[in-house]
Amino acid sequence: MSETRQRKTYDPTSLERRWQERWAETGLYKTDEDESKPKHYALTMLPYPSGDLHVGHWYPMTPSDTRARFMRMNGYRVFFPIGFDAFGLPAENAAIQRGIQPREWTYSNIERMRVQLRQMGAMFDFDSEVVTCAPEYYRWNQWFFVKFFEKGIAYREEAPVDWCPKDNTTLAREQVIGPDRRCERCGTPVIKKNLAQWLFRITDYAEELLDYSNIDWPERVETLQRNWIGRSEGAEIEFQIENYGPVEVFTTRPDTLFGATFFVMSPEHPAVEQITTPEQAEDVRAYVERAARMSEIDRTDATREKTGVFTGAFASNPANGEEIPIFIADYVLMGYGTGAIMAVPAHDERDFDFAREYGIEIRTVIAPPHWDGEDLEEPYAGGGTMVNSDGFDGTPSAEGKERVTAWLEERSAGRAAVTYRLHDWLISRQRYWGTPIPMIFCDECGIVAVPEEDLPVLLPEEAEFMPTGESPLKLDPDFYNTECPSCDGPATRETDTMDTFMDSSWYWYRYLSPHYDEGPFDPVRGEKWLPVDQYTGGIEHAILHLLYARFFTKVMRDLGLVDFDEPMTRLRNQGTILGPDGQKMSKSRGNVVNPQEYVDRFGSDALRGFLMFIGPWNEGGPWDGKGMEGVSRWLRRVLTLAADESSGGEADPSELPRRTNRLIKKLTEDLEAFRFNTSIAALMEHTNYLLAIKGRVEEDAWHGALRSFVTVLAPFAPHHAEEMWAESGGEYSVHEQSWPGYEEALIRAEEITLIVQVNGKLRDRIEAPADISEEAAKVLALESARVRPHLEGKELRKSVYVPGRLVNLVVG
RNA sequence: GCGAGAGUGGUGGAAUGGUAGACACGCUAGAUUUAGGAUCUAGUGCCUCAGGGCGUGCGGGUUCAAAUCCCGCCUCUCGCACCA
Repeated sequence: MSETRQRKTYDPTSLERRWQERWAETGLYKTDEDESKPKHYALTMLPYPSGDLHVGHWYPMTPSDTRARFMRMNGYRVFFPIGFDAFGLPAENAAIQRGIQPREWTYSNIERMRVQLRQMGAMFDFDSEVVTCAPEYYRWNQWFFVKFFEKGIAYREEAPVDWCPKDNTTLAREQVIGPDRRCERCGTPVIKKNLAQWLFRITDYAEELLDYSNIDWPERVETLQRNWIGRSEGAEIEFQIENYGPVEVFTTRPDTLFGATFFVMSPEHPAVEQITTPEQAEDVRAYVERAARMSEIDRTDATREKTGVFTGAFASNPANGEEIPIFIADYVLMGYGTGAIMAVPAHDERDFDFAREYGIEIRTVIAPPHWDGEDLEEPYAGGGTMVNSDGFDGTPSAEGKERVTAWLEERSAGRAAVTYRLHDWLISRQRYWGTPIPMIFCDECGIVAVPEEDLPVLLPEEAEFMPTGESPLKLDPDFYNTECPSCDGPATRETDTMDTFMDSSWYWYRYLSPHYDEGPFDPVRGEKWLPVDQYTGGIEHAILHLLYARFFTKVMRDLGLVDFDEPMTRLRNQGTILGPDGQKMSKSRGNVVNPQEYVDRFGSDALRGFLMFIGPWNEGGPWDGKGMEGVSRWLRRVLTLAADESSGGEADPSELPRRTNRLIKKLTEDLEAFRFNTSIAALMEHTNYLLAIKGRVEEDAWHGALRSFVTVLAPFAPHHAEEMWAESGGEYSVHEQSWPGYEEALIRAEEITLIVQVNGKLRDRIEAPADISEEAAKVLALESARVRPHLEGKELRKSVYVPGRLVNLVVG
């Protein structure tokens, strides 16, 4: 009585709690260190401790866990750690609102989230946890910074930087988004500010970062990074300016040099002041001032009419000695190339617009195919044949690029050059809740790094962290005033903190030995586990985090810390899970889905199963919790497989071995390829089949099939599989079983449904032996009563036979 | 504007040249239950004169055979955007 009673009251949460306790007691998920097994480092992006784990965390993490479990069952020793990316603006903003310290807020959130993470029932190795705001972690941020400084990778520079007026801090170029240049965090339009800031020379690695040949990453990420790095090949060309000297331009089209009819400098170009003639000085000054005042939004609006001012000066075109007028115009940006361009209106849309506006000659120098010799009505940016270009006339433009460049090189007026859109990584932040930059300013010695033995430079515990635009740490005299490590004289500390992307650029190394104090990670552990074999996380990190991560590892390699080039061998991205309204989940929209209510009602296996089932994992999509019922019902039905009562159905019990093998094959292939939705579907289908044949299969065969099923269910629904394993007499734990193999021969059916088509249209389905001959199949087809009417009065012209599949009769 | 991805029932999706709609959600009917927002069974692309006909964004093509390959277009999503 109590038996059946218990089954009727399906209570997934207590079932799951029971097994989670058992797993914890028995240390089931302690990392396997058995070096006779091949290693597998499975990494999922670490969460930001915002307070509550939401479905946006479950969506990437639980399928990653399924994959890690699969690898474990396949005989790998698997390392699957987790941690918290704990520094950053949200902690500060939340803390400001509540009047408590960011540390307090962050750590209490971490406490909550640790509990919630355990509810997932994932095989995380919680002993390796890393919290990036802990001194034992950020000490190594500082250590890296000093190493980077010594190597010349980190440098300080006064330059116009992107500044968020709301968050009161500078931002990396990557954190400024959209055409209207808004702050990635708060959406406020950013402004330019002149500040001395620390930067990392990521541009030194631009070329290497374009090489993806040894990693298996999604093409999408590769494309995004390539576009971001923005490599352009072309030439730097010197134009002489009388009474000034040479000024360089960068162009991707040296073949159009003879068509340069004017010259444009960015308003910020250092030469502007000197070259401007007295008559033009007033106009130029007014334009420069206006450009400086203009917001970035207006400045970068591509649809805006071209404006500019003549400087009164002329530049000499090295190709033909022509003196062309020099303008300043805000469509030329100081931040790209050399900040000056040769303008070729016939072959560049922007230059064309400008020339029209200012009545400048538009000279065709590249003849489009079938050109009639007339002036061009609109700019032509494609390839063609060089014309009006002296000795180069008749040269195809592709070849012309090289020939013109070589010719310039001979005359020392230019050279082949490559330009990148990528800028160096701006590290400094004027906020409290981050890693202090370990640098000291001394009047005598200049900029001095904090010696290694003095690290970490501790972030003061009780600080005034209200953002004022100045670094909060500057207001703390105990922190700010210090001694110079080299001359012992009075000195001051750098009061900026590091961009939090610093923290996430190397955290997976720290997981290996989170408490190691002789270096950022224990090299012995590194030897055992690095690099990461499988990384999973959101596509939204394609540019920021994932580019920095690659850069960091390359610098670490050059520092002799690691001996490989890429941090993560394989990367797979999940799509974004949206709110029920199809919008991005956000607290302000109020469409954040809290997994807790679903876990309480359906259990975590149901939630993780549902998240895998709703669609292709790399596509994401809006949340619709209704579908969860289906997954929950399925899991409940799975448990009834172990019950004694038999049920009936129409399915054929003799299919059992074939279908079991087919299931194993399907899941093996799906998991390899990160296709979770079709895996769950196959498991449901198999469950339905097992229920239909239950009680009509011989005991041993049934048990074997059930054990196979439960074994392959384990990575997907770890709690339910464990329960079923125990119920069917398996020895603890199902998660220590090997992933079963399958036999191709057993998957092949003896009977097939032969499809009969007439002119490609389905006309009949006939049961036939799988190895039926073409002749026999054709006879069957021609005899079919459903087929015959479609043949009447027509001549059989041809038949096509696909073995084991179909016959197509072609008539006419 | 440039680059990438996508368009299939009422819904999420499956099928990567060979049975379109697997697996679910929802819906309909029935069974069971004191009750049910539980469970089970059957049905469920559209039209239909019940023979069939039509059907994967639109138009064309290749093929014995196309959701799938090719050409042209439309729509949506994402990224970049005066990058010389």
